[in-house]
Amino acid sequence: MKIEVMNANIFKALGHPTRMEIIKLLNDQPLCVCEIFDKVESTQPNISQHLKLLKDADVLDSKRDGNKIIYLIKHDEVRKIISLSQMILHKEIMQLSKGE
Amino acid sequence: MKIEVMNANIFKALGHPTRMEIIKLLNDQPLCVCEIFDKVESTQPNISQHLKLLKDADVLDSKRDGNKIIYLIKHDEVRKIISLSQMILHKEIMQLSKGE
DNA sequence: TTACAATATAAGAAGATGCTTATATGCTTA
DNA sequence: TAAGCATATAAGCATCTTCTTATATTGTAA
Repeated sequence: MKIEVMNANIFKALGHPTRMEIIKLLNDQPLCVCEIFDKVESTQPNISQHLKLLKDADVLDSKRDGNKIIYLIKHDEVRKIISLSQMILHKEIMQLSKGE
Repeated sequence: MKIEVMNANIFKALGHPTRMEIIKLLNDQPLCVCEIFDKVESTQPNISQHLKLLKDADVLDSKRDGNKIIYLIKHDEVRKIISLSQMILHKEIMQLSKGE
């Protein structure tokens, strides 16, 4: 697979509001699906599908704990990426508020 | 607009092979559309559409120079984000080659 | 081993995205 | 101001995503 495609896949996975919300939850600590489901407003199958997509893109990893599945951020680089995108938003919002 | 949506929008813009290719070209230096068009295998309107999308997502900026339009990376954070995603890929490829 | 709890998968409808072809806009220079 | 180059926009089709509802899987504990 071409490197641009692999690169784009990671960002494609990050590029959805629900998935972004999930990642921000997992930024602090690993959580099982039921805990994510509690905090994110959506259906269980939908969350499960988003989690699978994030895992396939190597953004998240998962491990079993009894009959629960714990999801976690796979690479610390993901945290840095999110934090950088927040910086961009911050800068943009600053510009907007300067009436530009 | 919710912060997750704004965040996701940036990544949505990055999440396409052609757009990734464009960003990597612009990582080194600003280029006009015709130069991008020369290097990326696609049609002129298609490139133009991708550029518009990247600009709307605040990933790129543009300025006019005569009858050419020069595109450039708007925030240096974008460069860092790309480089972090390369690191993730690198780690993943290392793991794969260890036969895991 | 049956029942339940947690999670995953399947299938299909609705909407979003991406590409192509055709056309429009906006500089520049004669 | 007419012609030509560079870029953008429009419209429509094809494809991909996302969500919903229904069902399957897997582990645990009675």
